[in-house]
Amino acid sequence: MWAVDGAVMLRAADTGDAPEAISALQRMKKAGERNGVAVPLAFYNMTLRACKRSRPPASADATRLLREMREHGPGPDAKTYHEVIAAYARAIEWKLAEQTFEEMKRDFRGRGPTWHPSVRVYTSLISAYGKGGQFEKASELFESLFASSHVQLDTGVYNALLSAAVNSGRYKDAAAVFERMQTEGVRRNVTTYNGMLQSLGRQRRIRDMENMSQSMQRAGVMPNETTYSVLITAHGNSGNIDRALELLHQVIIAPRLHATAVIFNSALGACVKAGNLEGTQRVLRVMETEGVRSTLVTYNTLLMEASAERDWVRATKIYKELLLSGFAPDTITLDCLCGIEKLQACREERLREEIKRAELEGIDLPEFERTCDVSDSPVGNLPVLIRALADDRELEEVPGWRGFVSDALLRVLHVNNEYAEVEDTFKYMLTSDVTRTVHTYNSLLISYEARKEWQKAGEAMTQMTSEGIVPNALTFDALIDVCEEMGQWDRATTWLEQAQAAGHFQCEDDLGVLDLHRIRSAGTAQNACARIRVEE
DNA sequence: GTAGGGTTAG
Repeated sequence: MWAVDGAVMLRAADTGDAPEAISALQRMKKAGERNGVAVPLAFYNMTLRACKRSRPPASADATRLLREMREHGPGPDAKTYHEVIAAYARAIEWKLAEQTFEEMKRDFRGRGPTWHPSVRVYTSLISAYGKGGQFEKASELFESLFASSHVQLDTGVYNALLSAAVNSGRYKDAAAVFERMQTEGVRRNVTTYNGMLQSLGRQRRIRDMENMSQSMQRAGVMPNETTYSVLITAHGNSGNIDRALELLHQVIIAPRLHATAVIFNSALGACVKAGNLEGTQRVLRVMETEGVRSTLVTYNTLLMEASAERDWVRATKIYKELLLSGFAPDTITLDCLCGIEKLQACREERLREEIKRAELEGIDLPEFERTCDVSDSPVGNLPVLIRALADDRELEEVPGWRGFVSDALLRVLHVNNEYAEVEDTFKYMLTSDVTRTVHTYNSLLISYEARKEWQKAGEAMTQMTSEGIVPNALTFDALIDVCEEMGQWDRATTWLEQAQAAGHFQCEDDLGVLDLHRIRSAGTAQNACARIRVEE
């Protein structure tokens, strides 16, 4: 009776297709009701596995499913909790992961003093802490496991701790974990080495990284897709585009490996950072011949290139293609659309050098100075181009397209200092019932921040919450900054407390040096640190 | 039904 939907669900769980798994579960429940049979727990867990693997992670679906299981059965088991906590880890929801872990212990307390959470659940929680940049918490949990006799520590937990260190920028700690695996006799696998390669790459220790890659293969551990993407990214970030493309070629011809979209995205990133437009086009062509589909990251990377060139026509075209491919823009998309300052500065520096060379050769290039003067309108005619998408018939088939176009327009208008237009566009969204997102409100809030309108910012936050939209770090950042700047200290503190309760803006005290890498602005950072001192 | 790992921004 479950065979057909079970197979659908299994495939959905493997590919991370949460909507597909959820609808299969719904069909199973209906069939179960007709026949008076309850859907087995295993299928609920399989659906949660799909939520965990879904991109972006379907953490809200996981929350709903867990609640449903608690209220109507089947009661969650250890596997259920593992999947839910892992889904939160992938969604960088470490606070939720921590809460759910506590709830699990409470639920299972009735099983007697001999019951202990499995090593896998601990691994997922450590991973959640790591993704949230909470190395102290990850380390504390690991050490308590190390000291206890209930669980046997395996390669997986060590790997989770190692990558927690890397994700929190604690490279010395990462190296210590790597050494400790050796002394404790824990086997190192490809994930272990990938963590170390990433750590060395982020420190720009390219030679050490290449040596580590060699010793990995000497130890009989073969590189996988992740290994290649880490290596390509590191070479791209240190400007060695030739080595990056050579590695891309290697993985394409490797018999046991498949060049994934992530690997192509790493290579594209290398080209974009180097300002190598021909390289980008070449990689895109190879990607197409290899039959690899673009992801949202691909489009975001291409947007970075177009906006660095201030080629707004191309940026608009890429944004449209992104929507036509069925992707919903994320925070990064909107940043990339309006231009990454560092990349724009690099490109202008290259142009300046070109001009210098041209002048030496007696050629005049007067039009460049004009394109560089962006003080009045930083994104030129981009608002006009994005606005034109609202009349684009091709987009009409894309679900939610009006909202996506409006979200882009809001951000672009804000960046172009067209504040009255921001407000008008937002009002239009309300009156025409265009779907709002967290991005809608973030653009509105940062534009209020720019105008120092703290009351309006507060009202926008209230309205956002009443619409059931969950604020993120950028939302709180804008609110806290504007309140602080206008001397609204109590309000700023209240927002900061709310933000921290949601798991944002946590500083860690690391050898007396505060770790502020997740905090966008100096203002927010100061505020967060002031609070920590008070708490101490 | 096998944990853990990767790409884009600030």
